[in-house]
Amino acid sequence: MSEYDPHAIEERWLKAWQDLDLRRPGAEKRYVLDMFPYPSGDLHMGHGEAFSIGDAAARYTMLRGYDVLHPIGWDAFGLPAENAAIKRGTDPASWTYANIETQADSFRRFGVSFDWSRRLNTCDPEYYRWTQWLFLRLFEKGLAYRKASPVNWCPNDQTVLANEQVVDGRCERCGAQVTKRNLTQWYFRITDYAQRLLDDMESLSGQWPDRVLTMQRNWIGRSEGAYVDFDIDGYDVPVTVFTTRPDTLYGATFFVVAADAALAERLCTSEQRPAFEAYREKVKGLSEIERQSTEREKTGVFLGVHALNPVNGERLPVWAADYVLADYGTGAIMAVPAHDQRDLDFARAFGLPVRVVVEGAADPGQTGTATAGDGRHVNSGPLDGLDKAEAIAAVTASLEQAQRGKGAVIFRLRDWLLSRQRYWGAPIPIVHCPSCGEVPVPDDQLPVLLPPADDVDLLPKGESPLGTATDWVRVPCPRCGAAARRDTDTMDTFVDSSWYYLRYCSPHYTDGPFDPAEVAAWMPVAQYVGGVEHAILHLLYSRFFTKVLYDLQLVPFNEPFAALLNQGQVINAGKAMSKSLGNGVDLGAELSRHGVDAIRVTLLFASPPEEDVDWADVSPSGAGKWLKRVWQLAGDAGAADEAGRPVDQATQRAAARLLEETTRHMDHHRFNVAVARCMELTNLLRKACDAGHAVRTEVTALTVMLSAFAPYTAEECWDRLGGAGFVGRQAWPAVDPQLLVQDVVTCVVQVAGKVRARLQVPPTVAEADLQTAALADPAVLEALAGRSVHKVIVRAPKLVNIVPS
RNA sequence: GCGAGAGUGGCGGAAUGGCAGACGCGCCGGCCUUAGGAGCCGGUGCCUUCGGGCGUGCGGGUUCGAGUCCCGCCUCUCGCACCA
Repeated sequence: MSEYDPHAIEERWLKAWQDLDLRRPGAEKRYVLDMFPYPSGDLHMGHGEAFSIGDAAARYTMLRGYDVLHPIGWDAFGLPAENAAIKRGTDPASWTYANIETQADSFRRFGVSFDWSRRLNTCDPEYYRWTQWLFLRLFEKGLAYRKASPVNWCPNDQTVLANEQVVDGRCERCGAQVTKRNLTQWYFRITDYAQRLLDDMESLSGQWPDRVLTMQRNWIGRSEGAYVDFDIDGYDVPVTVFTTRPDTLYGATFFVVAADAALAERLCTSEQRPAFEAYREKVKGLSEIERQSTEREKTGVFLGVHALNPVNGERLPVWAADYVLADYGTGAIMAVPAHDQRDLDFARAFGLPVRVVVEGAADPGQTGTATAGDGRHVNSGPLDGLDKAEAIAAVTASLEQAQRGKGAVIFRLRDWLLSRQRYWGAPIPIVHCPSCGEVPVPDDQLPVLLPPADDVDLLPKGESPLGTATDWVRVPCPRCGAAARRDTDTMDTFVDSSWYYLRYCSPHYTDGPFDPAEVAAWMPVAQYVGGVEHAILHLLYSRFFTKVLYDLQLVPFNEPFAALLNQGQVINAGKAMSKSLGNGVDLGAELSRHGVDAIRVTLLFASPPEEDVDWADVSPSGAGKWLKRVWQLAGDAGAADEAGRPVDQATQRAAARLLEETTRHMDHHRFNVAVARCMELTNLLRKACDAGHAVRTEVTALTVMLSAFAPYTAEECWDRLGGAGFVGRQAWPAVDPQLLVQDVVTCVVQVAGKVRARLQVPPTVAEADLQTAALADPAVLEALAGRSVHKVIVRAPKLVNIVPS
């Protein structure tokens, strides 16, 4: 080959790599995982970015000598397949599997170092059999249960949504405004794990991006405070509220219950009923988006009853309002307007009294600003004079003693609603029997296969399409044999993806979801790579699943992903690529134009991996130019006359330094800087080669490093250098520490912080000698201009700073 | 509003408290060429009286020394947002 032709190189090595195994059995194991793709069409630019990064990490780890697990599979159940099938009148399965093949071919072309023997698809029966099996383990533990509750409903997709799938009041997937419906649905009891999910983040700190940990922390939303029981005038049963500020109990001047809670309905007097019902209807008519608007005026209605403050017996009017949420805390609050802004807004809107019980700078009743901070308590009986912490402790103790309340911790996290009224998912393996109730399908009858799409009316109608497969639904009860019905819902795809990383460890295992020995050997994932969009969905669910499996003694670890890297997005001219904007860049077309390696290098070199890459700012041809230069260099270095050439120490040293720096940057995922160092090395070696020096050793090292970013070109270079075997099986270059020891270093001499001279000195130079030499330097004397020396800072051998008086 | 992160040349971005701007793009000049949207070489923060001066969002501080650490602002991005 006389010209660098990336496409010819790709064709050559793609074939040659067909049976290449990059595993290193016997070596220390490391699991490098990319978030698996959803098969909606071909790979796009975002995949290019994610997998360039993931593959650089995986290949680097292999070259460092580890036995690396780097698998690929598909998150293959889900709505898009079903919607596409409805639109085209085809089967979701055929659409899905066709896309998977397309993506698999593209991944191969992209040169990703996957272990193809471990491919899995979550829609394969041999996979979802175990998804169902795991569901049943949770069911047995009481961690999967059914309840009726107001749920998020997407009117467009005609299915329920988990809290995590509602973003700004809209369906995360289709953007339709979410409404509420009262439905009986399946839940996982993730709330039981709230504290552990929070606590175990300690071990992830520093290994996961801070913002992901923060998002999870916020989502779990731990609040410490107390439950307080309020008797209601004329009722026997007290109403409990949750408050984070029990110390302000003496400042309570009214009481609010959520307008849409059953409690409001129950407490309302008959005189107030017409007003209440009118208000409730008005609230129901609001969309989630309107309801969540911060700038809304406070609204509400008096219910006609009074609550009795347990600490002083005061009668507090009970109101219904929509600023109190039915599904948080107890759905009722004590209102302390002086020290809570929302309560104050409400009090001012309805002329309710404001009583200060914590001293502050100004009177909230006058200023309209509640004082929420710490301070000395007043008007608070036994709490007078105490600060916030003391008052909380005191009042909680006395409430507990009087059996009127107790210290408590509550969470914002809700249980995970997992059932979906759609076809293309794993059927919930439960049979509903008129006499036995919810009966699990016995393990040996798994999987509960989906009925063929032909037997099902896929059109969404608010009930699961599986219900229309009448023969499939009718089944004898596994327990008593009576006529019973299968559960017709399917599981949310996030259930499938909550354990796929475990399945990769033993994808063909038939005695369970995974081989415990294999999982123990590989897990936890050493490096997980994926988008930040999964910060609270997939990542929280997977952490929950892992903890459940730990409790079931199925895995010996508590956290699935030891380290996480969130890659940035690929945008175009400052905007996300989208069909509606028409600014999409086609990955396949770019690969055809510039070659796979040039695109991979472009994406890696453009910015640090967690930053976005703006395609308008990058230069694939620049990356291509560099690859061509390396290719040329490898050809020259591999030529026969190398043997007779002299070795240049300066080149060797400079190369060693660049090698060492590249390694350091790879260790910290600074792929952009690692590539830059390799470019420097290329320039250096080009010059040395042109000067007639031997460079084969250094070019070989460069080639091995290059294979982490640009595997095709590196393989071709390896060949041109006469290397045996494949470059991917070589060892990352080791640096001779001797070469890093310099015999002369440049010492910078500053006068008043400005560089005035440079001295060439031995690295072991004594401080005193260095100071003498610096003070004698003509340029230094000139800069001093006769001023005397006040102070000299010596940092041998790199720097001298002379401070004139 | 609360929380997290970020502000460095024309651009993407480098820089264990110690030479700011590595590397690349772009641009300028040169070589080569019938030609150049190829290749190679050199230059490229700003100002300059060519001595040098000024420069990392703004204002202070710590330090012999600050892009880096501390305090206060400003701007942007992301997340959360009536969560009691």
